[in-house]
Amino acid sequence: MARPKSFEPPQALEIAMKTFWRRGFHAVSIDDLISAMSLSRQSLYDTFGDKETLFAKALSQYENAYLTKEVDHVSSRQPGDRLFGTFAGWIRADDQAAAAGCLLTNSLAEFTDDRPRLRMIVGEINGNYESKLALCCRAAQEEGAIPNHKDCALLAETLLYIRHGIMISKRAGGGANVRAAQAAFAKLLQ
Amino acid sequence: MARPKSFEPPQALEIAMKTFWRRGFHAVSIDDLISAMSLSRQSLYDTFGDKETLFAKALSQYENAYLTKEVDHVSSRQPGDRLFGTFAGWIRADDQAAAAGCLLTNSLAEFTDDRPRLRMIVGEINGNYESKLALCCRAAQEEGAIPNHKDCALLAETLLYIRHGIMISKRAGGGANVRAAQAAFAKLLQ
DNA sequence: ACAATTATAGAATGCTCAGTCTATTACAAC
DNA sequence: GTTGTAATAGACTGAGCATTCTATAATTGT
Repeated sequence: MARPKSFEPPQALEIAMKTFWRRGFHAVSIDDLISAMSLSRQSLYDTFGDKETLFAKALSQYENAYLTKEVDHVSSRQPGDRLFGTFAGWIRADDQAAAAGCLLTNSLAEFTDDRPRLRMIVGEINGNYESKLALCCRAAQEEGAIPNHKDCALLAETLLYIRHGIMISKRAGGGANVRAAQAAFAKLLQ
Repeated sequence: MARPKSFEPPQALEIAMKTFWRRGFHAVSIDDLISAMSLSRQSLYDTFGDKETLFAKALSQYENAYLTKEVDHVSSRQPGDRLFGTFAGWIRADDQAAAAGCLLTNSLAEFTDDRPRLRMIVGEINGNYESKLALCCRAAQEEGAIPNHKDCALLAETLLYIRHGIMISKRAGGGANVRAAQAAFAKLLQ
């Protein structure tokens, strides 16, 4: 009963997410987004809200499309192998992520007190990811892949440090040194 | 033989550095810097150049005042103890760094291809830091504090991952979990 | 065909940005 | 005090920014 949209919101959001991922919140303008997403200015505001709201949605999309997939399947079967598979995924030189690192890591670095809303959202996503990582470790521990004396919450926090560090290195252009990272995982899980 | 400056360049640069450290390059405007540094617009441009040049100087100041001090004294005496002291420094909840993380880490996350000059400078500083860290490990190894079978270059890269991760966590507000970080260092240096 | 509804293009608004220009001011040497 | 030199305050420029407004276009149900 009205004119249909000339774009598909999920695809447009995906493009917005990748744009923010590559260049960051501050460095991307609304005009940049309009041309990348191929929609009109008004359509962007009507469909996704203002820049902060759009970023929040992009971040949520990133969480669903990337972060959750890294950890949510680990506990189901062969948690030890799957957890190592997750680590391998952190190291792997996927073209996209190799250049852009991780949107979560980047956002943790980017937002300060002057963007309280985004800062809080980003912090929550990071906390959720860490919690899930701890559950993965616990599952691997029950399977016997990680020794019982290990504190899984502590281990998850350490693994998250390494993940953030790897993502920073990828973004900086150097890529991740597979041997360095693998050696670290092997040691930490002893 | 002329009017003297009403500000002291080293102190002004220190303030600029801390401003960029806390808020990032993109989020800080020239007006922000002028009021923080307490000088006139023209004095800023005359003394420090444009925004990119000022940032480059601030980064160099950060390197000299913080990064170099972390690693340069390690090799001289008791390298093992001193290296652990450096790790302790990464974890310590210094008020300033706890809120702002590390300017190097933040900058690695912030600059992309659209700031090629700063990206390159930041990459070089990161590379220098990693090299020095490897030298620290080598010195500790010669002293017997690190086992001989360890590859110091690889170890330095891993330690740098953890450092970046800790700095991201500090900046995000959580601070660094002392036990998690210490456990990681102990394991990795075995 | 017409009415109701929603999407679109693009102009307009008001603000902030980095960087420059101009006129004035404060000092040192003489 | 006069002169030369450099620093300062603050107006100015032109571009870019996020966001809103307006007029037009494309649909669907009747």
